Amino acid sequence: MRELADRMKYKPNAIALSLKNRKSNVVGVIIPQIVHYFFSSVISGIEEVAGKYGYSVMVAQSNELFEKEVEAMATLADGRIDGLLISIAKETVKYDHLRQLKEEGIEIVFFDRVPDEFKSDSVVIDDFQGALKGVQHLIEHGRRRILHLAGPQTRLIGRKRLKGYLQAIENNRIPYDEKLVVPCDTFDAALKIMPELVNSGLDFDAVFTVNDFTAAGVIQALKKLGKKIPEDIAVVGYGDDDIALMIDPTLSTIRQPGKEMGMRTMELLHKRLSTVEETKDIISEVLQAELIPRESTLGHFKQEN
Amino acid sequence: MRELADRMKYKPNAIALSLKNRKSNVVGVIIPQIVHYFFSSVISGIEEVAGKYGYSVMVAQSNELFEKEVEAMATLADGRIDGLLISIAKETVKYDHLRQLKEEGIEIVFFDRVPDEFKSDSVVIDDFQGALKGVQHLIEHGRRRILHLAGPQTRLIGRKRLKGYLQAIENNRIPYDEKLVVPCDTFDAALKIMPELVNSGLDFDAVFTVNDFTAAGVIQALKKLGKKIPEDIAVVGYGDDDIALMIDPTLSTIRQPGKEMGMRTMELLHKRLSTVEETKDIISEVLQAELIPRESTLGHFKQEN
DNA sequence: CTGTTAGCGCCTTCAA
DNA sequence: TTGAAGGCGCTAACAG
Repeated sequence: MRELADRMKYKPNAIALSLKNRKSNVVGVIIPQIVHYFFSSVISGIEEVAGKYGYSVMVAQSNELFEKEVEAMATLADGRIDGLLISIAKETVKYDHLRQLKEEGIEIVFFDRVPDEFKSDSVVIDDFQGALKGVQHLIEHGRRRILHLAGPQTRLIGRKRLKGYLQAIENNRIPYDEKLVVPCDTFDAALKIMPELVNSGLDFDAVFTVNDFTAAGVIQALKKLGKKIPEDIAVVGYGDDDIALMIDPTLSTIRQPGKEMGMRTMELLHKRLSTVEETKDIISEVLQAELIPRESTLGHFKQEN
Repeated sequence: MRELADRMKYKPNAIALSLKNRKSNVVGVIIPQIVHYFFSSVISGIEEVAGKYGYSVMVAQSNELFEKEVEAMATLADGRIDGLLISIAKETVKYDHLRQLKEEGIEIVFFDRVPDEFKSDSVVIDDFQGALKGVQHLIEHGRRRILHLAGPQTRLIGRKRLKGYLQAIENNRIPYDEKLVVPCDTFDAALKIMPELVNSGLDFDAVFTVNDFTAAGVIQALKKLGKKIPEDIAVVGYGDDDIALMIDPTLSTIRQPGKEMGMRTMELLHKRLSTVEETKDIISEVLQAELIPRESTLGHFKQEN
């Protein structure tokens, strides 16, 4: 009988199985943007662990829009998925859609962007510590007037990194100058704003940015303005995107373990799904961010990364 | 009745529907690496169009390995997916797994990396023309000794780009020097190989690489060797990855419309799935690659991209 | 130990 | 017009 099955290339139909067992072995992933080194590495990690446990991964992007996030969720939640891994959109401030999903018995694990109020398992990176390390590094290299190009303060992530910045200067008894905190979080925005800041006469000897793209823009703009990096102005980015090694000078930055985050997130979900007793305790994992010093703070000769 | 349904928040179960209708409205995507600007933009395009037509997207990565590709396909092909969009792994040279899938009635559309022999709908970028444009551009800027860092010749894509290179020099009556074609297709490999080539006394005044990462490595290595770009050596990459704008000098390159490719690919699949009569004619779309000249060929002052 | 059946949730079909 | 039934493919439970 068994042989016959093999000989006829019998393959059980996953759909029928799903219907019968009330589980699909599919997990949904909703992210703001697929085209982003950090997020694609998270997916990569999710996909790897999912494969290990026999899950398939369904991906949808919200494009940072609340409405698309809700829509994507609705599509996925048609009974197709056993669990949802989600990093919420910049816009999102209401969580009814998630609440409803959980009521339907679908497990949710957040990663990176976690809602302020809605509670569920989550994996985040310690942004406060990461920012603290980055700014501390600049201070240790003699910088005192550190410009922070900050992310949107509507998001925990932007606030945590700003907090880290503030803590670092406070730890070192550097007075806080509000002119040194400027909202700016893209490559293009940095290209535009840096000449304005320099020409306005703002005095600074280092820049700490909320992500690596912004740092790349800062470096390109400053070089065009005749500044030497790091001699005149040192730069620390955030994320350790693949560009960090490719720009000149190579970028000192805070490594965010994106792939590891994806793997841990999927592991958490798997644990939830395979545990019989329902634990009410929510699990929050915090991954450590790591400082990667390179030429943009160390100069061109000292390092050998 | 209708109101009652709405009031009770009735949502049809997608799994049951799939079982009944023998279609899941799910499409599978298999790519070599998610963490890659080009591929993630393809997914992004696929996801966008899929959403428009009500499909969900299941993603798996092959990591360039034949075995993982087969495995991923097997998982997806459990009757879960109506169609498969795939860019085949570098390793893959046998296509039985795809053939079998098609026999099961699952439509396949290839994108970017198309098998040499197995025929199905596909969307590719005109690599030959793209490479031709890139090398022609170098020649027009006075270069005659153009080094080509080539991709693996086991893949159509590597061969096509090499062919474009050869055609361009032939068109311009530049003699072919086999020492000027070297296999090398990653950032790290370029960092390693460029000093060796320069120190070996190889004479060249330009480099055309098979992708942008390699070009980034070339530029970084050449700068360390004291070469001026583009004065001493001009560089053209391939792909218009986001790094192209961030490195110094900014990289002249061939733009590959990744997102558009994803969108076209999904459109093709949708057409197949929604057409009643089965057409035997296979459709091959060819997207045009575009030259984006920047500082690495034009110099630092002329351009204003 | 082998063979049959019921039911997962849905919708289309056919009967009342 | 409304309602019941059948079957998509599967397997757990049960009958033989």
